[in-house]
Amino acid sequence: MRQVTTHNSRIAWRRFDCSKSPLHLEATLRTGQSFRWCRDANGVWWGTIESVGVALWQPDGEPYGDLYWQTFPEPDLWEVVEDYLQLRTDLESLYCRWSFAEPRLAEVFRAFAGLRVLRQPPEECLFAFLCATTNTVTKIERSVRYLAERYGARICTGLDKPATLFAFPSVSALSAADERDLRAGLWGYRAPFVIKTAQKLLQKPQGWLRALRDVPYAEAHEALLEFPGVGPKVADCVCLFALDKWEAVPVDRHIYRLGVRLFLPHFEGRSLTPRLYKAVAEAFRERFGPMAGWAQQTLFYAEAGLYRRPDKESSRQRRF
DNA sequence: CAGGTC
DNA sequence: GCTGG
Repeated sequence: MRQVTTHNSRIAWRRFDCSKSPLHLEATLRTGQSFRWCRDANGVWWGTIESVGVALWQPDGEPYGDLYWQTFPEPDLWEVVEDYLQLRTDLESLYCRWSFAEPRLAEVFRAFAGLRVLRQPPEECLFAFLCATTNTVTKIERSVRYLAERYGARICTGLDKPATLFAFPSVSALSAADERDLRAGLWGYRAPFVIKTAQKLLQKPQGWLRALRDVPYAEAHEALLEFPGVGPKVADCVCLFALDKWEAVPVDRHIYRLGVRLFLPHFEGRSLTPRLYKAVAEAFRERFGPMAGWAQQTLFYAEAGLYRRPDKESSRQRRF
């Protein structure tokens, strides 16, 4: 654990070696699973995990290189970082299994090695994906950021750079939010979903949502469907990104297109109905096993083309 | 046209 | 069918 100094801020960096199990930080934080991470001019990623502020930095973005990290205001909360990034999950054995099951995709898994599914705070994840329906990643990011800065508590970093970060708002703060205010904050028709879901969540016992981590996938998925604005797709996102349901496969239009093309060609051309949603998700689980959701996340990144800079050309050419 | 839901 | 790139 040596000290490293960046240009315009002094951070007492801690170091973690990713040579044995990779972490592709940019792909992980920019895959459309978490929406509030920002990269500054020095290449440092800033975000929050519950009430903890976090700085992450990967020199040259090398997935098998070193990860530098620190927490704020309380320093050295490694377990918070490790848990969130799921750094104990052995990806190499997964890539081996997936590539054996689906050789056509081996190259893709290798190309984005180190892309991890996060283990997010369940409440932030649920509310973020309430806003993800028929929306763009860029706009979701702005919307969730708006929620945090408007209704969330400040986290003091003690630095001049990001002097403060914002914790995601409490459920009670969201339940009392003004609908017109939310509509203006880019949430549009989703605004009442946020307020009603927050109010419904307040009726539950303390820690109810998080406790879904300890029940089977089907049960957790079913429980989430009772909230307004939550359908099968959003429920799968929360299951996968926050509730440890790694067999959950969110099927959006990108995953649907890829799944039909590769696994269910006889469905080519048909629209995404609940029945075909289930069929594609099952096809993923049959091939990739109990961690099918992780395979899905890499393929989503590739299929949705999130990795290429927002350049106008480079038409959608499929290499797989 | 965008990581769907009511 | 809410909104913006």
